[in-house]
Amino acid sequence: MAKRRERAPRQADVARLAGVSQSAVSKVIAGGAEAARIPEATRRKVLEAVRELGYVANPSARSLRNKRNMLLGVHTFEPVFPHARESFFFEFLLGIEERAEELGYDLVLFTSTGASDGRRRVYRNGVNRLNLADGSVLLGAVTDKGDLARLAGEGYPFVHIGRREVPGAEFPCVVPDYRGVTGEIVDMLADQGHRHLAYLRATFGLEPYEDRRRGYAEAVARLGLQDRSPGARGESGLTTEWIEELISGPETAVVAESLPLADLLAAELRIRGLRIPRDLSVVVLEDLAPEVTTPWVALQIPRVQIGRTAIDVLVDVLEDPDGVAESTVVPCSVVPGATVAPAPR
Amino acid sequence: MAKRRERAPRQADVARLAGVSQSAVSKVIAGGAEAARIPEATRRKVLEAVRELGYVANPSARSLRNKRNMLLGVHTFEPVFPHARESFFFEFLLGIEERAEELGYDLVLFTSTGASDGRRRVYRNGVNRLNLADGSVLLGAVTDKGDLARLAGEGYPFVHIGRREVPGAEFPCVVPDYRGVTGEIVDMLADQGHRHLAYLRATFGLEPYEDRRRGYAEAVARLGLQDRSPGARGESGLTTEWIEELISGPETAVVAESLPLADLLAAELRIRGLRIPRDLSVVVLEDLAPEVTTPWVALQIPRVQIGRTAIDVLVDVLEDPDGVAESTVVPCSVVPGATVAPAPR
DNA sequence: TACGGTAGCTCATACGTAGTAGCACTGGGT
DNA sequence: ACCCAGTGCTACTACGTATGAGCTACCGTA
Repeated sequence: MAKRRERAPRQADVARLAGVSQSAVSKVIAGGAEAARIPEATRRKVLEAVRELGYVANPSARSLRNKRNMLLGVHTFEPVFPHARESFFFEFLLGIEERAEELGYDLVLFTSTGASDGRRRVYRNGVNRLNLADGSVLLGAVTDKGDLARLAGEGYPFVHIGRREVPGAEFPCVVPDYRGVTGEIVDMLADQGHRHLAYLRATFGLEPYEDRRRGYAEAVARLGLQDRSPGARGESGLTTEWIEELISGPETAVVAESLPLADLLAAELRIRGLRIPRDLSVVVLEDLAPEVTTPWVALQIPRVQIGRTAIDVLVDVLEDPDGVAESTVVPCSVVPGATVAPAPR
Repeated sequence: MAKRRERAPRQADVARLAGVSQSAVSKVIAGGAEAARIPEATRRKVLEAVRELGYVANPSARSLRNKRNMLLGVHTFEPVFPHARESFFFEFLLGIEERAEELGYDLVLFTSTGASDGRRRVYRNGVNRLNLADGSVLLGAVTDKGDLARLAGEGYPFVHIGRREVPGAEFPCVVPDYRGVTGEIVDMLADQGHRHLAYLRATFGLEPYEDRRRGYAEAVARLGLQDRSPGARGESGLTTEWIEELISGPETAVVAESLPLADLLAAELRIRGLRIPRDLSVVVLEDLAPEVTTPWVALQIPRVQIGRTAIDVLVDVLEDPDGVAESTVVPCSVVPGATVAPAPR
């Protein structure tokens, strides 16, 4: 920059040139109802002065005066960009950016909260940087529940992508409709003639799996199907005994909570000379990464849509801070594959 | 959010709780020289109150008062995320995020400047949104030179990724060292025994190509090589006559400015039964997308490093607004490939 | 005792904008 | 002559922060 930044013209300068007061300038510039009360001649004088001086509103002063910055924050508990391509979380940002742009908000990426241990926290030195934005979208696998509780306690407006239950703290989450899509998957299996199902349950107990389990149980009950598998009773993992039981039993379709479980099952079946889907139909209740080559029938999380919805929910919260903090559920779709076939007779 | 967001705490609130004045709080928070004059006991009281209230400085007020927000802007003339994976520009952001995080800055993604025509401009309704950030990194293929000129004219601190020359406006750019790496490439060809080179020149005249041409011409002169090709004389494109000339001439290596030119050349050679690199070595002076499968010897742009450097340069500008606005050159590397072989005897 | 010096604060103000209260003036009605 | 309503503005203030000027107590010195 060759020359130093000279002081930008302000409304007062415009006012002097136009021979009116600063507040008159403010009113003309604001447009709207107030400006209607100002006669055409004055308005023209002011606008002429604005043009002549090249006046631009100072956004800091503006947002100091109003309480809105038109800034939405994005806090990711892990760095976004560095692993963005591979990251599960990346696509959410597509939707977030899209929708924020449509609504005229800018985005603040909270990157400065990184600690030396590589973990990101909302609070650094006890200071909540997020306050800088009108509200924030939070996401990440290793969400710090203490941070969430404190944020909610302070009344800071935020939305979490993915379900998180924090006792004593209420805040809106935007979550994939695992329950609904699991029901659809069971419907589809029933349509194909499957009456006896088995459920493979993951060993870890993250919250979203509860939704799948509920959706599964409901659909099985609703359709009057049979499931006497250990997974449906609440036992996790996959043992040799279960597989033997499965093979000798009436089950024709398996619903697996996670990809590793499905892969394990596939391997065991292969050893025994059984084939998917000829001998057994298998569905995976996960969104599979593109590099997975097995053509599993699986579910697909509408990440972009979730990002967009998160922004909508956040803006709703900003506009009505007293509204209820409910979770918003976004429908998932089923990815067609080659691991499901009509039930053998 | 259960309770309505109470007014964000300000320094006055902290002051009341700590039993001091607002300015004392300001001084403690500012740290530095002023804070040194404040005894440990008071400082502790204040910081305690800050923690208890969860106070965080209001960036608008701060930047109204002085001009540092600890916010750096990123303005992309095209949306980043939507095409991020494929985008040439995406990796720059990795470096930008990394370096901003290291330096304790947050990033503002200026997404809201999108016009209805899909193009992004810095100015919307004549207002420079970027003012919100202390300074900005700009990038994009369709950089609007008018915007750049106006920004520079206003003295707004910014850095452009990629070389842009705007008459009458001086601002720092961070650019790949096309000139240097082109020289290296010619060195490498010379090492392999090539004495007679040809240069394929692209038809469009974007600025970065000038760097390559200069680097090429310098290296050829320095090493005493021969180049009597039309491209070296300034003629663009690739005609049948040139190819005939090339085949019958002494040239053993070709330097192509762009991938399409190299592809075209390869096709023409193939028709004539000639092979790369057996009959002719070929180098491409471009950073190739991952989906390009031909194993061209090409150059590689250190995008992450450029992003990091852009932040460093920007912060330098902020710290010394009167400093000179020079372009910073970041070294490129040569990607090994299978299109160069030692010169035939 | 008077007085300078300094540590440790407080006071007051400016930054640029938006909105509210209110003033000066006009014209019409009674 | 007086009031009232309306028009077209201006005066003033708050928003939250940083900072220079200034105030007060106290200590050391003469």
